[in-house]
Amino acid sequence: MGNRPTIRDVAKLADVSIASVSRALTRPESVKEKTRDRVIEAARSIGFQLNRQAIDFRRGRSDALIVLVSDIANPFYPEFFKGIEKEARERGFTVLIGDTAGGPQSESTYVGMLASGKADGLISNIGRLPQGIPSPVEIEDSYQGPPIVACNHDAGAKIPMVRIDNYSAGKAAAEHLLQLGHRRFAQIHGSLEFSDFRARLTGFSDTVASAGFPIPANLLVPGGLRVQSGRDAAEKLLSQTDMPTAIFAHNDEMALGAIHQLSLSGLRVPADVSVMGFDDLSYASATMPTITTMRLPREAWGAAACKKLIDQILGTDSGVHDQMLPAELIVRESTAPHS
Amino acid sequence: MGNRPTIRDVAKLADVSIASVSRALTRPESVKEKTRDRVIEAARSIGFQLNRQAIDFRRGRSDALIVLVSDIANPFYPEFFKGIEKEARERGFTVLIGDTAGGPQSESTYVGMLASGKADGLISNIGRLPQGIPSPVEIEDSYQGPPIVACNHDAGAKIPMVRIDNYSAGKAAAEHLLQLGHRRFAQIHGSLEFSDFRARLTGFSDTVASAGFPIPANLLVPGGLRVQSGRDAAEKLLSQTDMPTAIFAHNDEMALGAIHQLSLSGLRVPADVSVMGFDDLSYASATMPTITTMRLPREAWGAAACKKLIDQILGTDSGVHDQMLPAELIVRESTAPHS
DNA sequence: CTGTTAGCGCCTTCAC
DNA sequence: GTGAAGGCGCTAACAG
Repeated sequence: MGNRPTIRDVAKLADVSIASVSRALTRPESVKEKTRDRVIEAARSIGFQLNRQAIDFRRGRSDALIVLVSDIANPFYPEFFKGIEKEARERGFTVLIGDTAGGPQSESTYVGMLASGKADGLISNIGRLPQGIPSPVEIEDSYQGPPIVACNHDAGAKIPMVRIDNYSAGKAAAEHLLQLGHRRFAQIHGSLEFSDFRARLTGFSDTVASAGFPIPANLLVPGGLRVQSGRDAAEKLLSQTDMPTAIFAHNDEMALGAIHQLSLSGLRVPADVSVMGFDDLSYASATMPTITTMRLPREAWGAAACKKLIDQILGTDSGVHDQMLPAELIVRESTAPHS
Repeated sequence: MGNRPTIRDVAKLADVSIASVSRALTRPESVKEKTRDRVIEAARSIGFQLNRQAIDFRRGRSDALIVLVSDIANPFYPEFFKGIEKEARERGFTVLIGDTAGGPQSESTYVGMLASGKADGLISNIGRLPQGIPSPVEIEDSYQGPPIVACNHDAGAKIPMVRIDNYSAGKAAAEHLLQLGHRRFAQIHGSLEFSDFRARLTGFSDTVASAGFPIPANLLVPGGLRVQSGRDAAEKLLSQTDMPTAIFAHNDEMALGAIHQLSLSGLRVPADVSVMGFDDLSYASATMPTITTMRLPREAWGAAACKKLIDQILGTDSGVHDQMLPAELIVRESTAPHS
């Protein structure tokens, strides 16, 4: 009854073979005009549409991509996804959300989709290879499994990467603060399970250390990337005897939280202490004070990763296997010369 | 060669029929233990995995959902998606991103996926039915097409809805400001193409009007939901002769932008003018001043919509066809009594 | 240019 | 409890 019409119904109605229907609908130029018109008219009249599942099944492709992220609730992601979705849509691909906040088993779920054909490739932004993928690092030659592009993995893995140059970004942040005359630094850093935060941390630490101002261990405080962790971290710093004059937070959320907490405690930002963020989220330009930060090309990043992945899938991959995108220093009001 | 093993390979290896392999792998209890073990061992040894594409094709289902949003870059979305993704994953579904910022043709793209079987259902958060869906409003009885759940559509459509009670939310915002003694109001509103902003606008306007303080047309200024539009709108308000003492912005981004612009112009918030936002994004509790806003249960909203959609698909839909979720007034520092 | 035919990988009757 | 066979909707040979 309510069954969808199939190619056979159209063929019958247009009085041609099913092959001609297929041709008329997928490669119109390969068919005589009159046939084509008949087919198209017949298809329209019964509301026929090619069955993508059947097509994909036969092609052995799904034209779908999985994007693995560690926590999609992070306000960092919308623009990253936008870049991916746009590139994907333009090239006829579809984007599946893979949030691994549900634990390692959700990783396997998504990797399983790759292996089982639900998706053709995967963009990983979870800092390492997901559970279930045989580690390509251990492979001598090149990676053989399903197409993967890594966005924030360690160098060395033999899979294509499109990354942010976090080490340089950390360095740039440090240089900015050094230039302002700061000498006592702290970092509120993201989880060091992720290589991007490790690089950010090291880039900053290395730079201030080689300027002669290493950061004592008690001024490196980990945070959970949320506003509240920024507050908590600031609290912790406040209780130290050697309060820093400049704080580098690994994202804007924590920077904002820190600024908030410092203000509540009677310290003025930037007069008493400078605070830097990372990401350049929308609000960083509108808070009071506005937040000095490292801007990430989030949308371009997503688009580049997506492009690389699709190129992999299509076998048209062009060039650089480890692409590095720069972060840009945006100087605003939350940092000031150390008086 | 590198071809994936099929069920036939396993059958041959385990020396059973393909039917038994299928049974052993999908309903283990329907097969003798010894057979099962042989099959499983054989499958493992050659790295066999059932082909989801084939299964889905045969079942005529994809276990995929599309989420249509008007602009995924809106920081409002991450938590909404989180709710959807979680619910979907737990029930074995997959979530496709559908960003319609690419124009109406991208809508048709995604609707086409529904019709062609790439996805089983659709959650629409674009304020109206997407291009390509026959309008169910015009249908006498009930909607017949593919399962859809609407998140911010007008009432009256004969499809299931899980909405925010925007009228009441607008009303609550108005009451809060009236209670503080304000009498001259302005709104920075979202595009009135979307029924949620219309409801928000009307709820607020109706309430202040029936209290005897209608809003003149020049104090209703539209905004594009971004921080910058908040600034622009504030600028516009500043140039009016009858500056309001209280501004209701339809989201936190614009509220923040407005606050920023007002401050730049030498007005103090809330001393000179109160500003309210909407959404309760992460930063609303940490800016200075912190932002009074209407909190939306974004994650629960997504989860509820997703649940309803899956219930539709599975034919197990339970109850309410038009579910309303409340917004909650969060009073913070950006609103104060009118002096 | 068009029609016929043989599968793609799997599940599900239907026999045995 | 198990095997054989048909077919889901489509496309890609291969003939005509």
